[in-house]
Formats: sequence, structure tokens, C-alpha cells
Amino acid sequence: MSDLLERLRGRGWRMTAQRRVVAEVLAGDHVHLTADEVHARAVAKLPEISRATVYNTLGELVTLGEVLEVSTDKRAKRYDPNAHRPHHHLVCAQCGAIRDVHPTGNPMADLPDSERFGFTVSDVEVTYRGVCPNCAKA
Amino acid sequence: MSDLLERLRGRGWRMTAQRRVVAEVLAGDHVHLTADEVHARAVAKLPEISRATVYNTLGELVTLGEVLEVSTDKRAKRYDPNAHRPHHHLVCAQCGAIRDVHPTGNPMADLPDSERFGFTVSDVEVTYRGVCPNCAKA
DNA sequence: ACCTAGATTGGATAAAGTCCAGCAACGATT
DNA sequence: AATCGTTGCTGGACTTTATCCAATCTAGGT
Repeated sequence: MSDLLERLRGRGWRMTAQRRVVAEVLAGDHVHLTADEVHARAVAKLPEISRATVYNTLGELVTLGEVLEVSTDKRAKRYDPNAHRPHHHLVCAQCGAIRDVHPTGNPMADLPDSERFGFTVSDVEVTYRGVCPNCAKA
Repeated sequence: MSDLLERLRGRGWRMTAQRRVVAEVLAGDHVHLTADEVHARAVAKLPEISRATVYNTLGELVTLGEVLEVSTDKRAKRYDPNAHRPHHHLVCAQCGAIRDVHPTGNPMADLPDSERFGFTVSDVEVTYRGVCPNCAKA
């Protein structure tokens, strides 16, 4: 993840304690935190960090293509740091747990021209829904 | 759409002016209104209808499987009355326009067991993103 | 060490949705 | 047609999520 900071610096990002902390908090696979969760964890490392800064930083990371915004059906947006290996999501309908998945096939190829309504289609997002093993037990 | 009202009545839904109006407002293809938009249009037909009722009714329609909740990336959830013909969505990244699309292939079959993490997968939602002809012109 | 563009802060505000207590009315029954 | 129990409706308060902004601070170049 420190390569992330390198890359950002290369793009003229001014490095601050706050931004470093947000980047640290987001590291890892299967990480899909809400802005508030990011803020809570950031505060643990840097008590004075403000909510606004967390929102700003997340927004910038999304704009720069380093982090993906994931809208599962929950109320709050979630942020996915795994932007460089394309993947989709599997969501538990009961507890909201999210896993990264890599389906075979290419959904992009499955949309015929006749179904594109003249759009220039650039991206697909696939969300699988189901019940996770934990919730199935209960 | 009046068959919808029939079906609901058959399921023990008590019929009221408010519910009728909400159902009317939702009729049609490529309809993806936010709760607030539904409320605005409902008010035009029945001035006293309250926001809470619109939210309640939409929630019930979703529970009954008559309407789908669509989370594109906008802030507000949208409601899609076309629940009985399965379909996916194509969203303009600029203006937010939404079209119903029917891709070929079955994304469900593209998720191998090894990528299911023990989940019981029951549903897939595919969202294509791009730029619509209108926005492309500008 | 200094300077300035850019970043941070926290509080106000907005937008979307939920909750609740009291009133209204659907429709089954007689 | 009148009654009545149950369910639905209302409107306002409240919660959650997110954005805006003016004042203040700081990273990093010189």
C-alpha cells in the first residue's frame, strides 16, 4: 500500500498525516468500509482527524481511480481499495458481509448493440446476492 | 398495471386511494423513480398523500416482489416496477439516465463454486455504465 | 527559515429515510 | 346501511449520510 502513497505523490498529491492514515486504513483484500468506518479507524490512529477530511480524501482517491465506490444496497457507500485487480462482489442479504469475487466470462460481451441504446458503454458492475454460511446456520 | 392491484388484493392487501396512486405512478417500462419523485407525482394526483406513506408503500411493494429497488450510484434508491421480466440496467455516468437492458448469457453460471465462499447465491444484479447519446453530443 | 498554494477543521446545512402516536377509513359482518 | 376491529395514513420529529464553507494550519519548494 505504500506504493499507493508513492504513486499519489508522483501525481502531485501533497502528503499529509491525514491522507496517510486514510490510505493505511483502507489496505487489504475484502475491505469494504463505509466512510464512517474509515473515519472511526482513522481517529484511532490520529485523533484529531475530521469527518470532512475523510470524505474529501476518499473522494479524491475515487477520482484518481485508486479506490472504488461500491453501492451495494446498504444505506452508505462503501470504499474498496482493490481498484487495480478488476473484480465483482458477493453480498450477504442478511448480514451485509461482502466478498470480492472473480467470475469467469465477460459480461461486457453479453450486451448486444441492439441493447445499448446508443450508449458508449465503458464499465460493468456485477453484484451477486445470497446468504453467507454464518447467516445460513442461524 | 391494474392486474398488479388485483394481485395485491388477492394477497390480502387492503386497497386505498394512496396505494392505488403509488401503483399508477410506477407504471411503465424504463421507469426508475426515486421515492421523492414518486411522492411528487403522487401528490399531483392526491394532494394529501404523505411522504411516510409513499415510503411505506414502496417498501411493501418491494417486500412483495412487485417492485425492485435499484441502487445505481446516485444518492437515492430508485424503484423499478418491471419486476416480473428479469433485466439489468444501463446507466449514463453523466446525466444518470437509466435504461432496462437484457444481456445474453447467464452471469449466475459464471460464478464458480470456488468463488462462492460457502454462500447460497440467489440473485445477480448487473449494472452497465457509460455515456448516453445525449451527453455524448455535448 | 519563510512563503504560499493547498489541506484541514468543525460546525452548519442538506438530502434521504425512519419512527411514532393519534386519527381515518377499508371492508367483513350483521 | 350501520357497526366495528384492524389496518393504513399523517405529519412532524429524528437519524443517518454526506456536503459546504470560512477560518486556520501545514507541506514542501526556495
